[in-house]
Amino acid sequence: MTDDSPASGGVRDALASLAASNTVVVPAAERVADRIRVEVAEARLRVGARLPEQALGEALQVSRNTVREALSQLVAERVLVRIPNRGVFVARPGADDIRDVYSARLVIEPGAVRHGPRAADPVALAAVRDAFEYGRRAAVTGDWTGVADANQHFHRAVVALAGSPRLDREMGRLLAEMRLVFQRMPGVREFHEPYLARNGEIAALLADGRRADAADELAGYLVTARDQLLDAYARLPTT
Amino acid sequence: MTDDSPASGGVRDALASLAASNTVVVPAAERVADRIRVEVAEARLRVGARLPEQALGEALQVSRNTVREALSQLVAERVLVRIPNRGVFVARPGADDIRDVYSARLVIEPGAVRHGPRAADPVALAAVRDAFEYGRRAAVTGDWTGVADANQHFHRAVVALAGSPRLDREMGRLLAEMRLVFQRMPGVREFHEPYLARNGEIAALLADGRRADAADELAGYLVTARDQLLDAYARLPTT
DNA sequence: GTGTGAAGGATTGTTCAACGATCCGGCAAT
DNA sequence: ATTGCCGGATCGTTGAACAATCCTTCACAC
Repeated sequence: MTDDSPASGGVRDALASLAASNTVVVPAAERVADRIRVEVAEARLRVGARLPEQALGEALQVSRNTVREALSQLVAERVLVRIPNRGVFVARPGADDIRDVYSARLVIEPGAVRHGPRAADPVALAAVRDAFEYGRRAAVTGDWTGVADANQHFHRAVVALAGSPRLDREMGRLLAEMRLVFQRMPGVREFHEPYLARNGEIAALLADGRRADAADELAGYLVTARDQLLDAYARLPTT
Repeated sequence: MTDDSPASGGVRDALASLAASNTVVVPAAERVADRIRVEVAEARLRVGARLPEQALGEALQVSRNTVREALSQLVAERVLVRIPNRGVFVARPGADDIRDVYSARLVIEPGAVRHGPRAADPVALAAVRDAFEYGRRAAVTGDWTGVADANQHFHRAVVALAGSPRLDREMGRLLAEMRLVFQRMPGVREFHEPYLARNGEIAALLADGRRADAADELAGYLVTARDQLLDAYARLPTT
């Protein structure tokens, strides 16, 4: 410590704050990736759509190399799929992908409930309950998009009980794939509706501290949803 | 179906096989990424080392753009860290990273044991036991690098009980970070040795079908290892 | 009519060269 | 010892170029 002025603590805090906020400029490739991610999430880029590099570069006023970097990143996130010498497309998850995603969720979500250090943290539990309440309100107003969003928030909040940013990111990737699955599904409305009650029950069990019961209920929930999705997928036009 | 020949099944299989094997050429960027990944894993590229784009391009006979794409991918995998306008470096995990990685492992590994559909699959269980046995044999010959490798295989095999390639990949990323942590740790030998016995106990519990007990043992194992690592990290030179 | 095969065009994979922006190190001046 | 300035190196990004590959179209033969 070479600092001995009376206000040294304040100075150090100010310096730390500046050091943390010096990432003012966002790289171009990342901006492009974020933009495409949103377009896919909001279903403006439909499943299976092709993304030509040159057209994207002109549309976003950015070089083809930069576009390429952004696309590679999204391919790594499984949002897009690259077919060599053919281009990149919005991923089209198949039955195998659904099985895999739910296998992962069956490990992560009940695991977060059971072993999460924040599973007793009031603010983390409040986030779970809030997501459920938001979905309930959206349901009564017939806002089925809102119900779907709330459901994603619910599961995100459940994983947040683990208190691990890395796990949060992975869950975000899995939920992004789920959005692609739902794009191909007819009748998202009646799909999400019956799960609202179970979300509420899980939130209640968590509030009561009955973590093992909540984990079991969550696991059963996921198995049911997976099987229903696979069933609906099987009777989809085979394109 | 426009195919009605008697041997249509065989033809379809042959076509599927060909379609699966038509990825003969590996993109240059991916090859570079694989190469760097190995160099880091084998500690030829030490923690904190810098990777200049131009030098890498010349060394690997590849363009700087290609190098850049590979580096971006490795940054996304948290093997490398990019500091804007300064370059990319081999990641230097801190105490926060250790806590986060273990939070994620505490969810994934016991979760895979508890909810994994392959936790009763003989070949998956054999893989767990084999990893333990391999480590035991390495220990008696004093091959501590082999012990460390076997330990990674053990935990990888545990996660494989979930039967999810996506989860396997994520576990691979977490274990890659663990290798970086161990690079900075003195005395990896005596670190891994006491955990061999617990690996054996977990394998035995799994073989007996006592999955809940195995999960609990595994969770305790991870908490102990994490605390020991954090303790050792705290008394490390603060560079 | 169906299948074969040969141009033609479009897109990707990869490279190269260039320029401004930014950061680091050293050196002089205060 | 601190400040200010300069040069060198590297990064971020662009633009253009070329071969390789794929799709489409079309003509042609059976």
